[in-house]
Amino acid sequence: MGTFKESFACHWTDQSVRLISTPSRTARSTFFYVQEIGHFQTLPGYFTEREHLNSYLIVYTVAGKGYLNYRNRSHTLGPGQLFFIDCEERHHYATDQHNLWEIYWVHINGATSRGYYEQFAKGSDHVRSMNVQSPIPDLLLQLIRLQSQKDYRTEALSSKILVDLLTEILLTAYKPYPDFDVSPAFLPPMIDYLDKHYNEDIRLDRLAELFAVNKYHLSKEFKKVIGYTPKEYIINLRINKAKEWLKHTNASVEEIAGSVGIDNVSHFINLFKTRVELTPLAFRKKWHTARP
DNA sequence: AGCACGGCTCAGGCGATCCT
DNA sequence: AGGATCGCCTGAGCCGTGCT
Repeated sequence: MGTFKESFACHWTDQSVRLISTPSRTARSTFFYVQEIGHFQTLPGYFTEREHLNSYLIVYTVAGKGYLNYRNRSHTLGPGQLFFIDCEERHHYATDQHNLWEIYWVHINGATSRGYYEQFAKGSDHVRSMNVQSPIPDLLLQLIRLQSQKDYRTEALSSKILVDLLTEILLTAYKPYPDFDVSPAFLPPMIDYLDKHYNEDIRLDRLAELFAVNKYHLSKEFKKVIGYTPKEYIINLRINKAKEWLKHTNASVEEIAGSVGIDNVSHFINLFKTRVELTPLAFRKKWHTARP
């Protein structure tokens, strides 16, 4: 970790809001928490430049125009657009000199902030446009209100709102929800086929042949719409079925493995453990102990 | 829509350990 | 003690993805 560096110009109106928070030990170990939050109506010359700050920053443009430099790329932000960045990395943002930038912003950390950031950063761009019905500005306002009148509930409620906020931001990173009406025609019957034949030896080649599609095309379209590759989808089906049998029967692990189409027990156990984080037997025991 | 290729997952064997 | 379960290792080839 490098040394924290920051330079900035405090050019914002008197009506602007800036709230600094010091999270409790509980918040640091359990919650998502706010480090700083604000609503700036910037004045000409406003900018911030920093690096090596252990924080994630979300800036939402209410009005005007701003600029961001991050990871060697320049971005322009207009109303309804936000950025989400890791403040460990060098960054610079500033208002347009004529079309002054109005922003809601929040520095956050804690819980699985890093994971959310990494999911977001998988997308092509660190700047995203929100649609007009986006709840994000409202969530940021709620957070500002919460932070301005602190009481014993503030940290837990802030964490709850931050989860909503991060979820909304992540959803903008995904393509529109898969619509089976516009998905390739072969997909619904293929899913149906897989649901019925998951315990058979299903190869991509065979699937492609059965549904008369190119296997490379099949693989891509499947993942685009379903979110898993065909192989992953089949394995998940098998694991889910195995879980059912582990819960509701006394069949041995070997029998269950065979029933879901995996003849090699140790291979089945490996698959199960990497996905469920428990061995089949441990899963069965945990389930039976958990029952009243 | 199709091709090429590298990564990595799967399959299977075998020995160790656990449990009844 | 013996069957059941698990862990480790290795080679094969399947699959995802970048590119056209």
